[in-house]
This record gives sequence, structure tokens and C-alpha cells, in this order.
Amino acid sequence: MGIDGDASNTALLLRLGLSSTVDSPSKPHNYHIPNKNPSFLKLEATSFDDEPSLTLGLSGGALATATQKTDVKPASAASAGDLHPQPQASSVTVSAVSSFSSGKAKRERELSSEELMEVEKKNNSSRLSDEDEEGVNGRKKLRLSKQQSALLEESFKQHSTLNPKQKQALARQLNLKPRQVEVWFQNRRARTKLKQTEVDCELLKKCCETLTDENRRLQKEIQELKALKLAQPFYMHMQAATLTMCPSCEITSGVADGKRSSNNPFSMASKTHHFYNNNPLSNPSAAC
DNA sequence: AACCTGGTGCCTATTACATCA
DNA sequence: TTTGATGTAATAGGCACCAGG
Repeated sequence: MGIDGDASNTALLLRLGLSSTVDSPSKPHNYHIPNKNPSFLKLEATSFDDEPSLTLGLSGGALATATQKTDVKPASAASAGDLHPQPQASSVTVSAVSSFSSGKAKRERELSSEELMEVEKKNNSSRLSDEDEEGVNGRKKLRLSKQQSALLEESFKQHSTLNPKQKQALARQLNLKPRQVEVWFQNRRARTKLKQTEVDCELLKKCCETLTDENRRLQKEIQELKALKLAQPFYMHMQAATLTMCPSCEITSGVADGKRSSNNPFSMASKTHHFYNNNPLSNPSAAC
């Protein structure tokens, strides 16, 4: 039957499962993704001839919107060197850092004694001059020079994470603190991830549109086939005992004789359902 | 062996500064 | 000159993993 080819589509189930997880802004929680596999978004889009399946897992996904708030933070001062800008945020406060909170303790430990000495040495002179009356409580921000950015980018291309030795070496090379290198890499990874998320979202939107169109088309086709079926009285003569009806799509098929031939008018439906039975996820009806 | 604790690295979310249109 | 948008360095807090006790 010429309808056979199309018939396989009549029972095509288009499932678009979009499961996204959005962090609550009030209480962020973390999904720890193993460092070895930083990809967090999985996209599966099989061919439309096959069983389409889209799985989207979004971690966080919140595009940070910055709200300006005054925040009393440890003092920082920066010496804006052109080639090697070197903010003094940590160096200024390091000696005053206490271990009352785990966060502070954490930050404290992140500045190894080596770093401290290095930073202390580098910034001793500029510290006092920068620490003027209004700069004491402000958080100055480092702007990396082009050379620094380029080198960091280059390094990031080679490996998106750094081991301590690489970090130290890079920091020395860039005349930055290891912590700054580390932060740069963290932010860089985050940016990469965000970009990828945006790309994937766009892709999913397109997939969604395509699937919606396809679904609409198939629904229409089903309606047409149903109308066709009603118009053919031949079907009415089939033995009731040899017919089974799919409860979900109401397509009747003869299955009792086990001799389903291609010229059996119902073979279309049963064949189609059989095909999709290969994937239980695609078929909501257990009877199919 | 199971548990606890401290250290470490990475992540996400957010803040805040610098720059630009 | 001001201002809102944007980019990004820096911070905070949490989780997983590991080593040592």
C-alpha cells in the first residue's frame, strides 16, 4: 500500500522533554559537576525519522544581574600599572584577615606564604600612596593588560584548568598573584559555560519549533487517516475478536491471527506501533 | 573498616568596579 | 556630563574529594 510509508509516521510520537532546573535565587544550591567532565548540558536530538528526544539539563542558568549595593568589604588599593596592573586588595588586608568565618579562613589559606611575601614585596611601596582617605574601603579592580589577557587565553586554550605548578608559573610570568590567575580561570570557565548554554538554548528553541511543526503536521495526518477509515465500510466487516484497539490513539489493528501481511489494512498501524515499541519512552500506551 | 576533620579545588551566584555608547 | 548597559575581577559560600588521625 502506498500509504504504508506515511503510515509509519502516523503513530510517530514527538516528545519534547525540556527539564530545566533553575536555581532559586534566594537559596542557590550547587550541582557538583565532576571536574573531569565540565559539560553540564546534555542535548540529544535524534533524527526526526527516528524517535526524537530532547533532553535539556540546565544548571543554574541564571544570568546574573548585578544589583548595586554598598558593601563594606576589606580595604583594597590598587596600583594601576599599565603593563602589569596589580591590585592590592589582598595584600592590604592580608595582615588583618581573621579566621572568624570559614570564608575568611578560606581566603586566607588561598594566599600562601609565598604569595604573601611576593605580594608584600611588590606592593609595599605603592600601598601607602594608594590607600588614601577614600580608597580604604573601596574595592579597586584590576584590568588585565592585553598581553596578560592574551597569555591567559593562550594558556586556557591549552588547558582550561591549572595544576598548582602551572598556576604558579603563569602567575610569575604574568606578574600576578596565583590567586588572580586562578580566579581568571574560574571566571573564564564560567563564561565559556554560559556561552555554550546560550548556544544550546538557541539550538533547542529551533528544535522545539521544528518538532512543533512536525507534530502539527502529523496530527493533521492522523485526522485525515481517521476520516479515511470511517469512509471505508470494509473495516466494519472485520471480526471483533481479531481486532485490538490502541487505547491511546484509537487505531484498530488485527493481531489475533498472527498473519499480519503487508496488504492487511491494519498492518500499517501495528507495524508502526511495533516500531516505536522499541523505545518505551516514546510510547505512552502500554497496549502499543 | 567506618567515621571525623581539615585542606584543597572547583563551582555557582553575586557584587562591584571600569568602560563605553 | 550623566547614565544605563556591559564586561569582568573579585568575593562568598557550598560541595566533592582526599589524606591523616
